[in-house]
Amino acid sequence: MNIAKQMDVLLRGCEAAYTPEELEQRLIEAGKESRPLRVKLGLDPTAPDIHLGHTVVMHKMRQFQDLGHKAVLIIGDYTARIGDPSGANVTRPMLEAQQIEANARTYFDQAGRVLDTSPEKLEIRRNSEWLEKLTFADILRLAGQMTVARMMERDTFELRFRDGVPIGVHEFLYPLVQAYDSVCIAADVEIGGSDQTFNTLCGRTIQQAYGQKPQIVLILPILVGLDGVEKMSKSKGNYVGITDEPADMFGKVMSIPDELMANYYTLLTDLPAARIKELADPQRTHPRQAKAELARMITAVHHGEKAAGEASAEFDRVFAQRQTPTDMPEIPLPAGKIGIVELVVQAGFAASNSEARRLVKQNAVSIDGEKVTDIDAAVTPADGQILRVGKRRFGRMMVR
RNA sequence: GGGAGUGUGCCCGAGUGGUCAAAGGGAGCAGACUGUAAAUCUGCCGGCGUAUGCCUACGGUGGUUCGAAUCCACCCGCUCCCA
Repeated sequence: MNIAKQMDVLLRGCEAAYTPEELEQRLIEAGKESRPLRVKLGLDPTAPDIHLGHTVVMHKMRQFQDLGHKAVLIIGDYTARIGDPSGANVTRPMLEAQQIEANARTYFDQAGRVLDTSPEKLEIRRNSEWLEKLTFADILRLAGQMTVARMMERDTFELRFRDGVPIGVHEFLYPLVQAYDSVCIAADVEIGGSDQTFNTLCGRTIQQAYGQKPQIVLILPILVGLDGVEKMSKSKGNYVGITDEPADMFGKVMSIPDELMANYYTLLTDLPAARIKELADPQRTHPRQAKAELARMITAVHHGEKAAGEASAEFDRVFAQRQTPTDMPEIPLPAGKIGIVELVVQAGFAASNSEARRLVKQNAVSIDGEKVTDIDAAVTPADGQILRVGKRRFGRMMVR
């Protein structure tokens, strides 16, 4: 692929690049020397459950791999003990070594779905490898490369200082140590989310101080969550987990606001920009269809084409054609009559009798497509009948 | 160490002695509409076989009172000012 096209792919979706010119130059050099670029991505092993938001940077990494470059993943096992001050307004707790290890393993299991894991394309390192060996003199030398003034430029430090929130001296070391990682692995490029801007730029400074060419830094935006407003995060509940079942994953993507589609396409797929434009234009593509395609593509990344196709077909069957799903949970029931309210509770579709009554009153409950609206109704379930509550809760009744 | 505030349901927030399961908004759920989008409309939104009833709930504990989210005491948490 020629340089211009590569640049196109690599810069797309980026919030910032330091600097595009350097990247182009580096690609040309690498081409001449026929060596792959070493592309660094630091992973914070404090977050074991990854979601689509985390995959944005990995996806960028994958694009580098597909262009023949080498991904160097760094588990910040040592740095996790410091606690990254990025985006935090308080000192983060230091983690137990064991916990860090466990998280890192989970992380890699999940990351393997997005990245090319063949050995010539992927290198995995732990920064304890080199950080543990540093002597105090080494640390002094490293620390001497940065001034307090520059460190305080950082908004999180600046804010905390102004507000009188304590900043541990060790926290100043975090960006330096991350930068030192870049030196140790001789990074050509580092990828990071926008909260990593300062840390990654530090890498450029420190590499130069250690006689290396500064890495090129690509900053990717934070992915917006399913609600279309807040950033995707587990605690907000607006996320798509990378281990979500295909049907869930597909359905969750279908529920994003239309305006978010182009953004997701850009950050999570490899479709060319022109094609994305076409899909995101309601004049040219029906938004529903565009979104279904997006959902299928994203599901395919994590579960394969086959599962994605099935999820898509299933979705159509249930929500477009209003048929019942092929798979649904079974509801074991004793033989005989049962009150409708009790039935809904037993099926786990309502947390309390009151809620179940409400649902019945509100016309949300049906058995084999027949609405049940009388809260005093008693039914005699037959084996295999389907209980449905609301739009998306289904269950097959199994009479013992 | 001294002083001033503040703490309400999933979240925000009103409520200063009974009429408070507690205004309003958001979130959520259900129905209509539909493309599991947005917008809109309607209803629900602590629990209890349903009750002019009971239980749980307004940071915690105890108290005043016929009656307390509302008053008092102490305690805990958070915020701010002074030192």
